[in-house]
Amino acid sequence: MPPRSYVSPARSAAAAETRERVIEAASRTLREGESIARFSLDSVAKAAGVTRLTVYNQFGSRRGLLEAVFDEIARHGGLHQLADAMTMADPRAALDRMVEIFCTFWSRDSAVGRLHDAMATDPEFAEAIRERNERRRRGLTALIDRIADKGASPQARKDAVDLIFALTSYPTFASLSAGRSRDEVCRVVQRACRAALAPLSNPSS
Amino acid sequence: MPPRSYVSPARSAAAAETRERVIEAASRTLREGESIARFSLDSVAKAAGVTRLTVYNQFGSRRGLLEAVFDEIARHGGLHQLADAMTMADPRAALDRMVEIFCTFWSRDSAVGRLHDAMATDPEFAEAIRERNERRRRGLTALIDRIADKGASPQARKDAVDLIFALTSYPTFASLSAGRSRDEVCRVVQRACRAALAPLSNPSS
DNA sequence: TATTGACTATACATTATGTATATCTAATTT
DNA sequence: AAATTAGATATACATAATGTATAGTCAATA
Repeated sequence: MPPRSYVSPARSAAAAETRERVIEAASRTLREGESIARFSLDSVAKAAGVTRLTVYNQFGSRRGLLEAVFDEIARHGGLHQLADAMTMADPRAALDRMVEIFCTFWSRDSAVGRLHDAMATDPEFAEAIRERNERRRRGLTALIDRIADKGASPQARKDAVDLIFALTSYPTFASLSAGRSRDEVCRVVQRACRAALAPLSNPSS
Repeated sequence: MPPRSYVSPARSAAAAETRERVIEAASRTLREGESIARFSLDSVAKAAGVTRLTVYNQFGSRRGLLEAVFDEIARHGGLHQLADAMTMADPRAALDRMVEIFCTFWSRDSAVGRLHDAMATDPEFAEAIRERNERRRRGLTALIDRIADKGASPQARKDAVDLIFALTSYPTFASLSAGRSRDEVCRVVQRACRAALAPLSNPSS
């Protein structure tokens, strides 16, 4: 006799709600905690009012929970505005806008800093975050191709992409954030990114 | 009766030797290991042919060992050349040289990458490494003051210092190292640092 | 009314860091 | 030569974290 199975609206809704509650508790714990070292599934479970095993049941592992938190932050981080930015007529203005969007993203929820810390101890989590960052690199590549002169070498384009990728990364943002507001950091990064475009302009044109 | 104590040349020499052996084993373990998560005092002790307690006896804690490894790498990393670089007549050439020295430093021993990873999980270790990096910022500040025009604002100087500080940091080096040789990374960073000096030049002069 | 899905309770295995105590051995001191 | 001392070892223990296993609870569903 095959086991009869069913989908339960009320059940899955309740499960989704606890899932949200755990993610919320996790990001709160990340925000308030001193370091990622203090981030334990035990504390998260307690903060969410569930058992540690419920966390495993929902996310499979510590890594799964961290990825879910990152995805939640990304969902509410304003990255959807990138689509509009990329279609701007002036690619240099689009780059400025892209920097602005990412500065806002990195500063919106301080839990992202802790998530980047988690990359250090969990290579697979690091890879997952890197994959999510590759979208930034692809957008950047398209933008650079629009900005670069015909004569600009592939190497010069690659250099510009990778340099701006590094400039718009979280570590750079965090480094410049000491003693600066989000907008001030944004302006500094924008200037540096514009300067990184110089080698793409053919002096003969 | 007060306990008589003495210093033993043979003893302290042997202790220093085991200390060196443990540091060597630790940096080797960091280099060869997949991630900092796998770095345990147990494995280091085994690799060094001593007991885990000997490691505690010599370094006090995991953090102490990591700091000792960093200091050992710094001693052999060529940072002493900074003194010569800073006294160069042309401050822009000095900056180029400084970038070169740090690119060499970051690339010399891949254990430095793992040590930076360790900063994520141990705030006090992170602080210790940051203090060691402040020397770079101070040198940079002095250099920028020599390069900047009289009219350059303090804010513009600070921006240049912090931006170049970020550009010469390990995370930037690591990010640009994907698919690039040390020298190639060096050239990219040098260009970016030179570009960061532009706002310091008074256009009226 | 029987079954199923999400969560709970409890227990266990494993791995790390860090501390405590007693012991061993070779280098020094008296 | 004998006592002592510094460094290393052996063994044990406390604590905390991840992850797995097994059985039980309870409301939603068939």
